[in-house]
Amino acid sequence: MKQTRQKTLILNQVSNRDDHPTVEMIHKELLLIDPHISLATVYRNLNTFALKGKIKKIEIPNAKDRFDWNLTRHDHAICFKCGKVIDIEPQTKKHHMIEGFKVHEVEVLYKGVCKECQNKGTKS
Amino acid sequence: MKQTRQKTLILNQVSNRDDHPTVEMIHKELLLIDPHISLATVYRNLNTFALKGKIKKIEIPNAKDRFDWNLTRHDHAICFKCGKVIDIEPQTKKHHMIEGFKVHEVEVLYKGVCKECQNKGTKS
DNA sequence: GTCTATGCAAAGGCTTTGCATTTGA
DNA sequence: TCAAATGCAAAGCCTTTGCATAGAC
Repeated sequence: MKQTRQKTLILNQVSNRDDHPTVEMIHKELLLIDPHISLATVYRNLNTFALKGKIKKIEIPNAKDRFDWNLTRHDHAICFKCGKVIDIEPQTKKHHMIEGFKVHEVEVLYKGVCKECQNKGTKS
Repeated sequence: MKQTRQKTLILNQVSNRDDHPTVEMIHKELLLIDPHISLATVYRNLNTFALKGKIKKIEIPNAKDRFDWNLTRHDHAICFKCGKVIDIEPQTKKHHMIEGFKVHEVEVLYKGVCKECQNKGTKS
């Protein structure tokens, strides 16, 4: 991976904010520094950083992807009204109210490989 | 809500399968019965049914929406390889292996209203 | 006879991609 | 030098929407 001005700017931007920014938010901010930085470059680099494990991509249904520099295991809460994403410590009990956040619904999604695909993998 | 042939077909289709079908899967199946049924109609009605609480819409990041007739509280697991979605009983311990499914990652998302938006709501 | 639902095609929102050009090692 | 990264615009993917027509009550 080649070091570029853009990569540095993008990684700095994510690392310096705690609000789980979207690609758009980062791009908008960087335009103030570098008026020619492309949205595609921001997308490409954030995805690359996430792949390499430098940052984490938070994928939320029906919402823009968010990015997080905090790699420790934690959950997230999203506000219906303003779309804000906040961190939730994993040990938190699943109460109706967490740190002032009123929980309407908790969604748990397990990602992995099903029985059939594991078997396929072994055979081939 | 007006009763139509299409609505009946769509609701039947969801109710009769356990594989959490996508809109596309349902539409494809219904085309065999009614070659003119429109994808937009399937989208519109599934969304309406979900809104009315007849079925549940399962929104998965970066994947097509799924629909589920099972309204009891339960979680889901999605396979990286084949995209299959299976039910996970909520009381299941978060082990690496659930019912033969190899879990790589568990994602927990709390949906609700943040502290600030609750306050806004009270004032206005 | 209304007034909602449907079908079709077009548009919308977010993200990725193709390609010519620039840039870092 | 020369592969890799960038910028721009176009395309892709899933879902929704506008509008004229058909169909339910």
